[in-house]
Amino acid sequence: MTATEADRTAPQPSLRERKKLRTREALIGTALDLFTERGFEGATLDDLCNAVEVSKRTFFRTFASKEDVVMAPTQDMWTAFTEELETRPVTGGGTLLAFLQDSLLAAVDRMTDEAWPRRVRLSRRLAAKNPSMDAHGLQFCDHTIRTSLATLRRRLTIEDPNDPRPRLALDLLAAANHWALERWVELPGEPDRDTFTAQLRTAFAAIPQSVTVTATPRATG
Amino acid sequence: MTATEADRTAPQPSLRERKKLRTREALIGTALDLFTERGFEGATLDDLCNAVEVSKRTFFRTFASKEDVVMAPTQDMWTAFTEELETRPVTGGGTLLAFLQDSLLAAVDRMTDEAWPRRVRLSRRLAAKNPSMDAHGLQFCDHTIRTSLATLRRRLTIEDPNDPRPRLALDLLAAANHWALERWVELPGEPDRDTFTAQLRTAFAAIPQSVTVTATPRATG
DNA sequence: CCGATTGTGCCACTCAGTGGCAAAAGCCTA
DNA sequence: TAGGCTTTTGCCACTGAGTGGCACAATCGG
Repeated sequence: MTATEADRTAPQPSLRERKKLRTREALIGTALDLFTERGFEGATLDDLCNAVEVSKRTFFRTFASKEDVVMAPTQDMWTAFTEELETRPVTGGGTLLAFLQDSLLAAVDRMTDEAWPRRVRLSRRLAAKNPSMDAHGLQFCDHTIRTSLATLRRRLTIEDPNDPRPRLALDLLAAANHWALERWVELPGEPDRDTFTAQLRTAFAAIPQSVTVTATPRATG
Repeated sequence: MTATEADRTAPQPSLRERKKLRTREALIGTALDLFTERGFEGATLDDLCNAVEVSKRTFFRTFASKEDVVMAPTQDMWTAFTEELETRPVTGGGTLLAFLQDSLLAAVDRMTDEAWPRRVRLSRRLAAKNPSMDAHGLQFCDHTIRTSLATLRRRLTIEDPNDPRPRLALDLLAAANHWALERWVELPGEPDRDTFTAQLRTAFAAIPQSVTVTATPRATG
């Protein structure tokens, strides 16, 4: 997971591919700045396309919707997570939840782009203020969970296909991630990736207790 | 929770209110039928408005979006849930999760409209096929969780406002609900509300184990 | 350097969603 | 039950997201 990691994934095949990637990056970066400055509703897609000097048609060949550009950073992480789930060796004996947690931490470790932390924070802040963006992010997360569930069913021994436990474990992971992300985004300054994984570990540690905490009424014996 | 319950909530004040409610109901019912028949994208809002004989402007005074009509049945349940959380007496000693589960079961018990089960099932089936609808539903669910968290902080003794456990517990509840809903919708025939609560109880029972299940690789010792 | 392939720009179009204003319907009082 | 007052509705025009089609330009492969 050092700088050499980038080299291994770097061999971009054709010039075409590289150009495509470059406009994609430009669109994400400019979109985050533009929407942060003028608000998600305050800037139109035409504005964005003008800024990047790309036609609207091209935009929609790269992203599915206006929300999609902004959510790209988080979605990249979820995509890395599903890849980890696919490839990670399963050491029997451990809990399912631990396996999922390790996979997520590994996925975060793969977000080596130095712009990633800042982008995620801009993205989450925008989502917090804009329901349609938030909805889009939640939908992608849910979709990832379903894909992951299929992977688990394939790689692990799960007798009953209707067993709720794997699904619940995945949702717990997503919940922990959401909480960690929210805490991390609220931190002052420019917290880095390690600070995020620290938040993640805190959330993971709290999971077992979340089932057993007792409910104590406020100002009563 | 018998038939007399409806009587107590019935005293509809003015004719205005009743008319409003009636168009709302008509919109929901017609929308579900129309979209089920022709697909969510296959029928436009104008089609719906024509069918109900209402102007598009009036539609948007009743619902926030095209997705919103279809999601109304599930959202009614979540709304009832937040009301339960507000009013239910908190008996100390029990777990937080148990309190949440009881509140959700009580909320389902309040869905006395005989059309509710069918509508929920049509609604969920549409959502399963349409990302934007699904996203809208998830967003509403997430919003409910945040509201509920605020309620818990007000009614219960929670020292640390950043304690992840209440949030995780709420997410677990939502996860159990999603699983139960999905199972229930897939059942053949016309399952009733009690069948749904049965699924809910199954999901609730599986929660503690979801943290502890072990991961066993597929075809290996 | 040339043909095949693939990405891009432009144009016109559909449809969701909004703002404003005038007409109508429901409400309230005498 | 007629009157004025308030709320709701309908209509119209408008913005902006997203799509389909086609011609053009850039890239690739030899």
